[in-house]
Amino acid sequence: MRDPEATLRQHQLPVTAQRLAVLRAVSRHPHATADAVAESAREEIGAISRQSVYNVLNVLTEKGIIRRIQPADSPARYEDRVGDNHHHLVCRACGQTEDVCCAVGGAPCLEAHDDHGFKIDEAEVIYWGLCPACQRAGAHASPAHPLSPHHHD
Amino acid sequence: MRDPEATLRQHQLPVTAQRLAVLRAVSRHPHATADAVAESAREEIGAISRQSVYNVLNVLTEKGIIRRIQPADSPARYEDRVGDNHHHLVCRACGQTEDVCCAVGGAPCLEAHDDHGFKIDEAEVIYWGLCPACQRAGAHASPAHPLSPHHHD
DNA sequence: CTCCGAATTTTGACAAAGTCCAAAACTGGA
DNA sequence: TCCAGTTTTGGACTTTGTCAAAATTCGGAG
Repeated sequence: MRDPEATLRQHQLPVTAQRLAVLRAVSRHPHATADAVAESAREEIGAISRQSVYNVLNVLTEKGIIRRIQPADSPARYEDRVGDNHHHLVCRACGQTEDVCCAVGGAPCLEAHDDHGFKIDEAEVIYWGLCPACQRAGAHASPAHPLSPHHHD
Repeated sequence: MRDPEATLRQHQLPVTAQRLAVLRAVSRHPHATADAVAESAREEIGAISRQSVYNVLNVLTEKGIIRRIQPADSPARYEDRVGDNHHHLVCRACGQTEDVCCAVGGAPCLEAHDDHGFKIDEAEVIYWGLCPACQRAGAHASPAHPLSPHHHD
């Protein structure tokens, strides 16, 4: 993120130490959880309440300054990168999260065959698997994540 | 589900009233939450503990007899229909959930452009929008779901 | 520079969804 | 029918997040 302070002003948000710290924390640690953001913010400004972290993350999300993702079996994660419709790759074993561009194009799967009359505004894609480290560690694709809807081992 | 009892036996699971009731509840109410399953099961057998509902849902999920889906801002939901790699359509306002076939084909987005070295075993797709009822009710695509990563209004 | 009202932060209680654990009850093979 | 092993139960506990009221801070006006 270029200039956190300017970004806040652009969105009519009063600039506070807490908001700057949280915004920078998200910027420094993409896909961090609220807890991780809190830790990182504390390193920067000494102290910030848990509630404030949530308050800030919520406003920033509402304003579209950051984006919240909520993969199964994980607390919400936040990221800096907004407005480019990218998706995510999540490790079933350790939760490591990576960004991936749209697989097919601009807004790939954004059209379901039968929309059941819904007015669709987003197609969210999450790829599940094992990150390189967990593959080497011999993790199997289940312990951390008991789903695995349709794997054909 | 054809024969719940046989299904349990096929998977070496002792047949109990609780397991049958839970399995049938999921069968009758696709996309039900654990709570809803518990209610439905109680109607059938009078009583079942909360823990048992979770126990049963967990074994059934592990065995692949049912599938668990965990959309953002919703407790986990369970469904009968497994092994066909279908996706979901969720109403941001009321949470109503519908099944949708793979948008592009067999396993559509199952290949990310850059897999970051991950061993991918599933591509999960969730379409977010407003169901017909909530559209008529004038719901806007935000109250229930403060995310909306990349809409261009 | 100081003051004030509105917005933000803090503190602490609370809520939802699940899990952990030990005790009691049950399943199903011998 | 009996027994060992599995399930079920009840209750405490954890995690992630929200609510509400009081204290503090921001930032424009004077």
